[in-house]
Amino acid sequence: MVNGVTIGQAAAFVGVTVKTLRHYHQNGLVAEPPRDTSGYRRYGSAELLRLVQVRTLAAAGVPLAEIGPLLDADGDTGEFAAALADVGRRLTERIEELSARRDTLYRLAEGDRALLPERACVLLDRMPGLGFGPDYVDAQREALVLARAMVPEGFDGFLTRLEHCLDDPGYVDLVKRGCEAEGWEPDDPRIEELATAMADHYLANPALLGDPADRRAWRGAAAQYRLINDHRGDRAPVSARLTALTEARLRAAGVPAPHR
Amino acid sequence: MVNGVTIGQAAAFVGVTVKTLRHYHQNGLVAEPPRDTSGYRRYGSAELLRLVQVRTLAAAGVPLAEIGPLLDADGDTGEFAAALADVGRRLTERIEELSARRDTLYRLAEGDRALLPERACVLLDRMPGLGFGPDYVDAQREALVLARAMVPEGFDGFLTRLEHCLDDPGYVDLVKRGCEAEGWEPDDPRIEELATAMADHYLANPALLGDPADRRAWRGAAAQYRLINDHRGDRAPVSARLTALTEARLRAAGVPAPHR
DNA sequence: TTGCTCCTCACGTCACGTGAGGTGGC
DNA sequence: TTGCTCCTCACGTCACGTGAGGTGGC
Repeated sequence: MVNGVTIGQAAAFVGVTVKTLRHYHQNGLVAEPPRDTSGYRRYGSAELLRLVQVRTLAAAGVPLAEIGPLLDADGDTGEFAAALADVGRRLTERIEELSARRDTLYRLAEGDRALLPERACVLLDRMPGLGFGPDYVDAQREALVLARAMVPEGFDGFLTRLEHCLDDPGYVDLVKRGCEAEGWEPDDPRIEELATAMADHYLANPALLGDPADRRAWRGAAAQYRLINDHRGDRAPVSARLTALTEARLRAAGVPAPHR
Repeated sequence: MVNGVTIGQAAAFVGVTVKTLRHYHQNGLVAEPPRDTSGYRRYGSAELLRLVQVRTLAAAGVPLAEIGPLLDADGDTGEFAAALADVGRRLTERIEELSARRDTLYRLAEGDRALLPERACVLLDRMPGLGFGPDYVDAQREALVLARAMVPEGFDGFLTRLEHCLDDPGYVDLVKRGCEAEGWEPDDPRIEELATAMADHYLANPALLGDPADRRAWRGAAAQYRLINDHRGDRAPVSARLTALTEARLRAAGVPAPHR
């Protein structure tokens, strides 16, 4: 006897709750349909069409406040189609972003691997095999994470430099001696000796200093660079001194190293 | 001199706003990091790890209130992995749902085709070629939309029946005569004649009545069925009478048709 | 009659955003 | 010094959800 479906059927039809439909009526996004003798809303196909349109756009992430104007520009077919295409593009973006999120989600199970790109994880994985202790590897991991947070654009260059370093057995030996140095007295003469050896090695193998362009990027962020290298300074004052001496020797040789 | 990155760098690192991070601190989801001498928060890699975990889960759609307990169950690796897998599943579902939404989005440009599945649109598209007028096709479209909203489970059977009907030239002719009948006087004797012819045709071609199982589904929704068939009753009382007469003849022949 | 759906109105919630009013760092 | 980032506190917002208190339909 009455024309149309109830609010519950309409809600199920478009896949939302009854409350959601009433919300759409309240803010005027969907006009109130006619009522039956009991005061119940009765939705015909015209109302259902509007609901499907609204729901499709809302589910695509369009704010409710924009949906009304967008649908009312329906007559202006060109504008409407363009708006639809735009919504579709943003939806595709969101889908791709969610897919990326799903990938990192599964990396969460592997602890802090989610913090760094695979390329950096591979580097850290190589270190124990080269004879670096767990403490050193942990410190490097922390430095990598902070470096990425502070200078994202410089991070790839940072990794490239590190890869060159690990590929150079002579350099690896020097760094490991630097680790041992943490146990030495601060005025041990071997510290200056080691610093000289490291500076010489850098000068003989400039690739270890990184790409000049990357160095320039890092120079703009000298404070951050210092921060990272001094990060364990409180735990190992000898390391800090060793780094300072090495950089002084590099500057003396004309290589622009960050001032400290 | 100070350990760690600022809130702005941390926010950029995990891809959110500064306000979002402060929000996470406020509700205790992420512990407050140490402050520097200026009272600024300083994030180390441990805090960044927590932020990445929280953000990945939040972006995957996990409510903030559930993220804390979930991450704290990290030690219990089995439970944690299971929870992660569950989140991953729901994320996959959401991605698939968004893809489906994108498909209907593009159908919005084609008007009310978004209201019905392709199979129903194909049916409606065939009707003008069979000689049905635009008014009749519009009424059928409305009936299909309402039927789908009211009895979703019965809709496929409804379409199957309609397909059989359109494939039967004799039936199509009878229905078209029924359309013409709308112009007749309500007591025109040809109405009874036509009703008899339709009932005979149904009895000779039971497939036109639809699958018995579907008919049973529809019988549970007799009121809705009546509603749809009477839908244009106010505009075409002759059609309503024709339908009533035809169904009375079917019942007389032992075919269970809905009572009206 | 019982349970289900519908009605309105007011307030709650979730995940932030906005804005005021102020300090610190290059 | 200027502009940028940081701080707290309070209130706003978006898209609904919850719950009270009540009526209608099979």
